Amino acid sequence: MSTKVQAIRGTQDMLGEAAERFHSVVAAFDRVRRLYGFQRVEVPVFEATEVFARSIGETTDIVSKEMYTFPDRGGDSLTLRPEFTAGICRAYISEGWQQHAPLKLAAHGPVFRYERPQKGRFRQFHQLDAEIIGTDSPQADAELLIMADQLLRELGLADGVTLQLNTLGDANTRTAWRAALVAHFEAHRAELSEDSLARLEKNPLRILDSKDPSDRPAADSAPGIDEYMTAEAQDFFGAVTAGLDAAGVAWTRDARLVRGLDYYRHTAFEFVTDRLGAQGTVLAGGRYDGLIESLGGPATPAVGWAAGIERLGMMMDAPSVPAPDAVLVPLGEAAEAAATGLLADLRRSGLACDMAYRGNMKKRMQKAAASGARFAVLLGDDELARREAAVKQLATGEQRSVTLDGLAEALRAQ
RNA sequence: GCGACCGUAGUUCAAUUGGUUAGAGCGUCGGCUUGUGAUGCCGGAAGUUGCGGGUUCAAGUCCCGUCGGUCGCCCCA
Repeated sequence: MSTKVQAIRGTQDMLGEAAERFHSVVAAFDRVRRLYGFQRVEVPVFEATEVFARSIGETTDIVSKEMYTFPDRGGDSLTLRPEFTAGICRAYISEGWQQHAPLKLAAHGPVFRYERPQKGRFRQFHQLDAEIIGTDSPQADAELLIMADQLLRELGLADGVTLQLNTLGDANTRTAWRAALVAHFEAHRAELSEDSLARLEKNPLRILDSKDPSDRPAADSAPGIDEYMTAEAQDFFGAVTAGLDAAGVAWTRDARLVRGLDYYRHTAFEFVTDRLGAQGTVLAGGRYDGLIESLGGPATPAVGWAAGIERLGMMMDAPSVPAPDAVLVPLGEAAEAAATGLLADLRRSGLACDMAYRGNMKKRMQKAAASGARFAVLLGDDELARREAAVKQLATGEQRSVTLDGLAEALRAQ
């Protein structure tokens, strides 16, 4: 037992229903992303460590303690991606994608974070990702949010999830507000929790959405961003919400919503649920106008979001496990030999077919029924001699004889 | 990184206050003379009770450690 290999902590192996859930989320994303004109991109699973350190922020938890970072054989520091945005921005810069801007991009795949696993939280998990790079129009923010809303609807999650929306203002707004917050919290040091004292050094905005009751008085009395908002930033936010209203996407303003990553500006949002225990966020993102420039690229406005595939999958109703159209039940040596070719023909014609080739007739019929197939095709030596097969509809028990030439057509029939 | 609970066949679970060869359902394998399924019948295999150490005449049951799982804190998708 102890010498048996085991999966790495926080990784998952998916089979059956779990795998179906996962892939139906990805399939829905792929459908919706096409409707909105987002093109697929693939980017590496690992990057130079600085790509993430510089964009996500050195002081964030992700960079300071959650990244899988290692030296490669040449001594370079590499990191398994903890999110998509930084890598896509790096690709935008190093591949010269600027020539195609504005770009609407969609990606999905594994991301890695060294965290303590719990419900809805894994060390290797999977994200859907959507980005619009190269436009400062609030229409882009709205479009991304409307697409997210449609995705959630298609997954049947619309009524379990609500959109919390906020603005962090432009760079000037954020800087001024941040300074005011630090001053405010410095004055209330004595009331703050230990966690929040640490946040005061690293990321004072996060104190605002602290769940610790002892932080609430100081957090609730903190200056709001609206007092520091420039007119431009206010107009921008107004245009985003107008777009959402026009599309009939429900949202609620959460003035305390702050995203953990340093690169956010203007729009910040989270689609949250109370159905996933401690992990309430199912899809989240915002605008990150300064990021590409900070990675050494041209000043480029951009917005995006990411969603947790596992979290979405956990919330969905159980997907149906795909069943074959028919299961062949050959009986007799000649029939078994013929069934192999017949099966290939049926599959080539686009029918999902399988064969029950073990046990007696009864066992084979049980297999056929257990597979969920609509039809069982009984093929005995005597039928084979007549170039016929018995097609049994498993739901009704109705059975009729068809010629082998007409078999595919019969199985395709309703 | 912190805390709580948990860890028995492939799987879901049993096993009186620590007390003989650790049981069952499902699955799996074989058989019921290879012609009819969604609860047919019979039989078999499969566990050094996560791992290591300790207490005891005796440990699946108690203690310590370790690994893993679950949930919460934190963080985030």
